[in-house]
Amino acid sequence: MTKDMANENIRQRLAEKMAGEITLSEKPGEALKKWRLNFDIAQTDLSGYLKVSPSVISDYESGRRKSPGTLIVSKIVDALLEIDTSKGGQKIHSYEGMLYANPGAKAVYATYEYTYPMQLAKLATLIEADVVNKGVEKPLYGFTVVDSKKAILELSSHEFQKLYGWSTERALIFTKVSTGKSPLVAIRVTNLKPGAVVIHGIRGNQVDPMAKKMAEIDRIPLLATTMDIDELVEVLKKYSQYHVIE
Amino acid sequence: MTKDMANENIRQRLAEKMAGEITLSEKPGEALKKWRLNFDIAQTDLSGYLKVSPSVISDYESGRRKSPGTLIVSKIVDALLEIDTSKGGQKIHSYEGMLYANPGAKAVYATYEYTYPMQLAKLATLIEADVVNKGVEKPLYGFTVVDSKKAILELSSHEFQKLYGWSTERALIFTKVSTGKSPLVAIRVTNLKPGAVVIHGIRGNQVDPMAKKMAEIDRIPLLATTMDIDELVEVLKKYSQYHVIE
DNA sequence: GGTTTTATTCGACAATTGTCGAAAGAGCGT
DNA sequence: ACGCTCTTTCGACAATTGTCGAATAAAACC
Repeated sequence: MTKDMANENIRQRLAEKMAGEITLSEKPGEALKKWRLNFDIAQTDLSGYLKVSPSVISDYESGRRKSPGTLIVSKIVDALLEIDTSKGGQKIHSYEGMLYANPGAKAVYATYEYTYPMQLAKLATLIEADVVNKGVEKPLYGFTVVDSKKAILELSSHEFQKLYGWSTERALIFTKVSTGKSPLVAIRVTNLKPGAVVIHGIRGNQVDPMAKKMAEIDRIPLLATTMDIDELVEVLKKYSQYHVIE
Repeated sequence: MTKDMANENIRQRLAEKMAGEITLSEKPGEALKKWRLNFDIAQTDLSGYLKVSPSVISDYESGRRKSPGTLIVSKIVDALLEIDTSKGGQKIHSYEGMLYANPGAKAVYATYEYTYPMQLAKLATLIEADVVNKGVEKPLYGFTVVDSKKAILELSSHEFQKLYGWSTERALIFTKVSTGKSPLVAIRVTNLKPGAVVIHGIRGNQVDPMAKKMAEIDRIPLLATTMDIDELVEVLKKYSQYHVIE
């Protein structure tokens, strides 16, 4: 397979992922905005490419139209990918690992993407967690629940980053931990910082001081909770539904 | 991960795949129809579930509306999955392997899905192929180009079916073959019959008589072509664009 | 503070969608 | 031939979308 064919395949799969997510979203405008920001493209550039007024893009993203047509969604998705391609395709390429990842990896319990972000305080509330380190607060676009021991034993550095799903701006939740030190070590060596780390299985005051120290240095929000893992996942999955009701 | 969570994950991923494909399609109505037929659900059942008139579904599928809104697409996708779930989820389950498949497998050169079918005669014309065996003609919803030797050496029976992408009603194109016998043998032992088999690298009169015989017995259309493989893939990928122009 | 860039709001209006319901067609079983 | 199931067509109309362009706001830069 030529390189161009491989790139075309990735682009096609990414287009489907994007279009699917936008179409299924309760707020398609927000989902459109998420992807445009992911690609680091200004509204003015996007509207210029599509030959429409800049306000057209803003109107869609702001939710003025509750049910945009498939045609405009398709046009915007294609435009984002084309603009990125014309810039060298680095954003598309950065999703390569995600598109080819095996989500059935034994280390991963659950993974979920949000189209609109969750705040750290909300996360802490939902999963009844102690905040061990506040860190630099980022919006969280998803979460991954990981079996801590399996992840560390089985995943190479390259594979470790697959835990990040579509965005590093997500909560990594490590379960079956004893003190919480190993996950922070693993994160340090991969040099990819998640939006937050949750140590599951112990309370905040049981977290190893070295773990807290590493979180402070790397400015990563660190939480600890003993909530039942299945219940935790259920609550986090329902987050998108809560958002609509609020 | 509980079984219900695993099922929920598959369903979510399938929903995205479906919604993405429909949204990106030049003819979303045809794509909607394809998925409804894949799920073996009547328009009357779907409209009943959605509490709309049966003509609503027919109007959409027939293309009366060129750019349906994301809301109706989302509703239809959710309804298809929910109706299948209430019947035991066998259609959703049947896609499990496809969702978790690793499309980067070395044996696969290219794979592509169509939302509307190609006829066998059209395929033969596009790739300048000799028809070795007519077989029972089926609409073709995609193609997979396979390195014949690698596929046979590296793929187990279980993995072999991953070549089928989203539908067995596709053309399997085997390249780097000498006589064409091995691919037909491999297909026989997996007991999954593709919509068509293409032997790439030899002309029709060079195909091993045993291969032709097996194709006749299994009633599988068998073609042979010496077209350049990259050009062949390019032509087949462009098929969706041709369809629109016609 | 001024300028530039980027984004948002909103009135307006032509075009299209979402949907109903009536009528008709096709296929199948009796 | 008749009845049933499934699908399609299409007129109609209220509701919504697609988009422009003007005005305004916010952020970034100098």
